[in-house]
Amino acid sequence: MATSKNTARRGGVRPVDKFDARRDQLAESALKTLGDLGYARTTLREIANNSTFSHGVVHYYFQDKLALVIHSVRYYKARCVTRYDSVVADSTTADGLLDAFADKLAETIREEAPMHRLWYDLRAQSMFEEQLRADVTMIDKTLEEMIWRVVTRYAQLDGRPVSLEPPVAYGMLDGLFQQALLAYVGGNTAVLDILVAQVRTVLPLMLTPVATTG
Amino acid sequence: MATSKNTARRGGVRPVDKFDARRDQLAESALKTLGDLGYARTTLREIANNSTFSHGVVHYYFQDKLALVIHSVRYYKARCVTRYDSVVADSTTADGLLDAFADKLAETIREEAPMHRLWYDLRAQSMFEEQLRADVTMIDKTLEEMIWRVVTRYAQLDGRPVSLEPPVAYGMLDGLFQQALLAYVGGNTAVLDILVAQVRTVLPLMLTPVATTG
DNA sequence: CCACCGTCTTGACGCATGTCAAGAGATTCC
DNA sequence: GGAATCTCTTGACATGCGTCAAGACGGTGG
Repeated sequence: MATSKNTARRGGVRPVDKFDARRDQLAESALKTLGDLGYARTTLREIANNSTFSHGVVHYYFQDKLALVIHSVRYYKARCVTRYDSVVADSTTADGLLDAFADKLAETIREEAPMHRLWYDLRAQSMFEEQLRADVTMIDKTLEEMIWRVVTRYAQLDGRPVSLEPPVAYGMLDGLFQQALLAYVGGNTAVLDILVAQVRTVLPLMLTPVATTG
Repeated sequence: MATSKNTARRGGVRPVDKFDARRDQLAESALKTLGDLGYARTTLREIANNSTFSHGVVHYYFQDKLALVIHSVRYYKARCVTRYDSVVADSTTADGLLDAFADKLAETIREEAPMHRLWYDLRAQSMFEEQLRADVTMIDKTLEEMIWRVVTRYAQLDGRPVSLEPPVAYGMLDGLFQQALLAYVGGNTAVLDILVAQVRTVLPLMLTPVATTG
């Protein structure tokens, strides 16, 4: 049986590299398919079509369809977690970081829209499919931390403390991002510039206001 | 054929009331099913199970499954659009409105979580299924206006102008709401109190800051 | 060279789905 | 009261799905 081979292999002496490499390869094909069709219409045969293998191979590497999807979701996480770290590392002024971050947000929509709509699809699915929930929650937390690194660095460069909690900062930006993605997928490419302007407006609101005289 | 009868009926002399009443009745059953199972796993037979009819009746009232879903989505809109209007109408102070609005947000999660997760599911689906896009976009716009009524009334009561555009205000609050819903569905009921606190923090940030001395 | 094991393909299965045709009740109208 | 029309049920269909068994292929070790 494939299953027993799997477990035998995973505990075996040989390099697990090749076995895991195939799993990741299938995850990549699955992500492409999911990004194109969405969760509801993704089939194993279509995933296989987007790979160099036939549809039967999935059950050699995964117990069932959901196991493949979950593995794909985890694999996806590795990609997106460090997306804005260069922004944090390279910026030397608050305004510079603001611009770089806003641009990067727009860029990631432009270049990876299918992957992002998949993320929101899967996050919605996790509210119906319990087995997805743990992984989705973990990724969401990771994204929150990613955003938090940006916001705290921005605050540091600006010399003002952040006045919001990490979930609030993440939730606000995620809402704007999702709104832009929705419009962008609908054909409104001009929305990317709007997103940039929105982020430049909102991020300063997250810092404790400076004293003004009036 | 049912289709020709439909169109004949719709253009006919008789009161369309009963025909449309049945359509709405089926929409209600469809919404219940969709809220329970999600878009991906909702079947016509299951929708019929949640109604007093058999599965075949759907094709008497709708051209196909997607037409039923779309009609259900439109039907759903009528429910949620005026949800916060009483808050706007009854509040007499800025703080009172803030409290009432935040409480109402939490209450609607507590009492209609399935319907809300369905909304986010369908909004994600609309990024894959073109036929859903127009209606989803329209509803999203309506929700934005609903939020805008709250925010502008809040600003009016507080005597300060709103410093954000309607989409930004909606996007921010929607992000927080969605985050809370996700946690709530995952079993974290305490998140509702957190949401209330978050909204009380964020709404004031949307208004032009008063001058302070420091 | 042969046996073995990991890898992958092929083809089939049982099942659930959307759709629809045929007809049974129910209702309405003359 | 009977005919016509509206309404709904039943049962079937083709299709596509996840799953899995059987075996082919290819390399590796004895």
